[in-house]
Amino acid sequence: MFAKIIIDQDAKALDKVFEYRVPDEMSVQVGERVMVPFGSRNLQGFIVGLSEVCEYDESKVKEISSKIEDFAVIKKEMLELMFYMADKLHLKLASILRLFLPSEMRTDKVKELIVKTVTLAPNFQMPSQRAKKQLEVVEFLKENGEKKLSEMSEKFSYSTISAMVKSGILVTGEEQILRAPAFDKIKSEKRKLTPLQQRAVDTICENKTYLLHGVTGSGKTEVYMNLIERVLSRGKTALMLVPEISLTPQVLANFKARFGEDVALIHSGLSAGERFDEWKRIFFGQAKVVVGARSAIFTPLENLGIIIIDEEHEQSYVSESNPRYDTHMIAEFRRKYNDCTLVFGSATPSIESYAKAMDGEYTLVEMPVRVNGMEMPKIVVVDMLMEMRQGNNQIFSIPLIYELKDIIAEKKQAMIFINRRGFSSFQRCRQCGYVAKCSDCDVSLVYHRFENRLKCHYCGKRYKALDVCPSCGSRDIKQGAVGTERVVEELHKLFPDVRILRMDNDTTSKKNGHREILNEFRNTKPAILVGTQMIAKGHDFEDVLLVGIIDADQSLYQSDYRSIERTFQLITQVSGRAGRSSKQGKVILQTYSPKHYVYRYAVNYDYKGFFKKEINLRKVTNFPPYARIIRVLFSHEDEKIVAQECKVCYNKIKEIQNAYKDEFVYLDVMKAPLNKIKNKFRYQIMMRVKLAKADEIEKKVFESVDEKCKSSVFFEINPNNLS
DNA sequence: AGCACGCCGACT
DNA sequence: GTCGGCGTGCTC
Repeated sequence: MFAKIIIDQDAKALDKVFEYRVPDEMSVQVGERVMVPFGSRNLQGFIVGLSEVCEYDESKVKEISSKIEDFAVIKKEMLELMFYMADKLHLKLASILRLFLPSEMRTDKVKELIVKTVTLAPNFQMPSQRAKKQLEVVEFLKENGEKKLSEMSEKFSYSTISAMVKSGILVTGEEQILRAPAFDKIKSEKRKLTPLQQRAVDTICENKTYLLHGVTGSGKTEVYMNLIERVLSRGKTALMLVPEISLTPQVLANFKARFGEDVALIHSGLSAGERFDEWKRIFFGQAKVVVGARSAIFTPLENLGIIIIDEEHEQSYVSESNPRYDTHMIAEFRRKYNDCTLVFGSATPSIESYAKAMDGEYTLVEMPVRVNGMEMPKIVVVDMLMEMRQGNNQIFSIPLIYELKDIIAEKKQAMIFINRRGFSSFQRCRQCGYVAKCSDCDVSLVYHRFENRLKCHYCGKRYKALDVCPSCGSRDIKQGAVGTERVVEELHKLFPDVRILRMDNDTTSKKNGHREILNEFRNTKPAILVGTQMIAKGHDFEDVLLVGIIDADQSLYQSDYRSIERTFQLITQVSGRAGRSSKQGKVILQTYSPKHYVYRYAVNYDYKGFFKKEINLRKVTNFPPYARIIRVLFSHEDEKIVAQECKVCYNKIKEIQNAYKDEFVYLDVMKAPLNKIKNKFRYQIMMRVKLAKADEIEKKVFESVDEKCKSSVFFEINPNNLS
């Protein structure tokens, strides 16, 4: 018997199937992990096929040395998914397989947690009547059976226990403990569904793909929970994904309260041991509901009844580094494989998904009103140019300051959204124009006042802040665009007595950072919470009556085709934070381009109007979903090598273009917008092709990259950001 | 990826 | 003379 094996090494040259002989006395299955002799080393491999015949030179074929587990860690569905992904996304087989297992499993770093236990020996001799403590132990264990040694020594002295072990009354044993992630314990409050929610639950019942379009506050989570309950009652399992940043303690607590031991949680806050143990509970069928971030789409749940992807439009569902994949596509594969239901939910669906709903590929389900019947907050657009003309050069507009004063007087709360962390986006010398840049990356450095350092947001390198210009010695240093730190500082000046909290990557990096800030905010009134993206999602604070958006244009002018869509989504999401309980909220949106159509639609919460406008634009300009963008990014330390290799590839793609003349809308080669990151130079080829033959062309483009090229190559389809 | 093999510079 | 630099090529 011969086994087809993928070596667990992430290298281009090893990205193929190797053959090994299965020793006669060994029985193996497809999907198992084994150790194999490879060159002069012994490496881990995955069995992906078995055959009676050997297709390779039999004299060179070696034998499998040993098995790692006695069961198949890669189940059949995942194996098929691997081949599907390799074919569609041109990824290395080993790197795909790594997505399917907790990394703890490959490195062997995490040990199973074993604790010592004691129990009464079979046919033990009763201790003498004089040994009072020993008699207590016997009584206790008669009632409780086996107990952890640590628990016993809390109740009884260690010497009593060890004496009893010695005399043979007790025997020690071992028990494996599954580490469980922490969560807040709350009572499950099952709310009665509104007619709208009930209709959604009733509609979503077939084994197809639905798009649930529900405004913020329409109670989508309750719908999800009901759908999951129905699936469980039919003996099936459920997978629910949420964006990492909305995996808040409240969300986790809610699911734990509702589904108890049936839920496994997968998110980046878990320790290695917790993640490993949760994965095992899923693998062996103990957990029937998985709630997690993007990577949880690969969890080995069997007998799936439903997959739910909440906040479907979120960029975080697309992995931006290798191996790059889009969760939508994986979810669609698993839906077909399991013949189950798939739900994409959002208040602001991505243009692509809504277009699919319009075309009938997805079934559209709508929830157009909030659960509590409250109106959406009123959005006021403030023209910052006008403010400047009237002599206000501050970060905050007059209306925003006015509303903030009101909030403070009434002891309510406000959120200020600014999607940039740090103090200012750069420091520049006013005299000579010198800008502080990172030595390893082609970006300007962000000034962080709290640490008084300049930081590179790409590689994390830190530098001394500028007080004099290193180039001309001037002390006239200009600060760039405003970040969260700056906003907090200015607010302090305006409202010295009010508690102002900041929530961004820098204040939440330590464990439970999120929870601490949010809890403090919840319990402080009045208070202002300043934050980036991460305050835009899922937080339910009933006393937040005001939301300020400092720089709404920021996401608008990012020169990629999704920037307008993203701006609309962001405004809608952030606005959804205000007025969640009894009083209508207000949103102050500051912009320098108040006439842009995105604001007109956003102010009226007119998603459909916005969609029509946007999809039309995509159609006439030939952008997705009416065309496909393919980007090939090369990177290498040596600029000459990348430029050269990229050019060679470009010439080959030009030949493809010649063969498919009418299909190419655009093709060019250039330096990447960020020419250097972490000391690696970056060059790219960009093309846009019509949909009809896009698959065919894409395949040819994949093949056009020289196998032996030294640069690392990264393919992106419809990229989210072009840096 | 990582290890062996192989061909050129500076050192006891 | 040799030790060791890392370019190239191979691993079932």
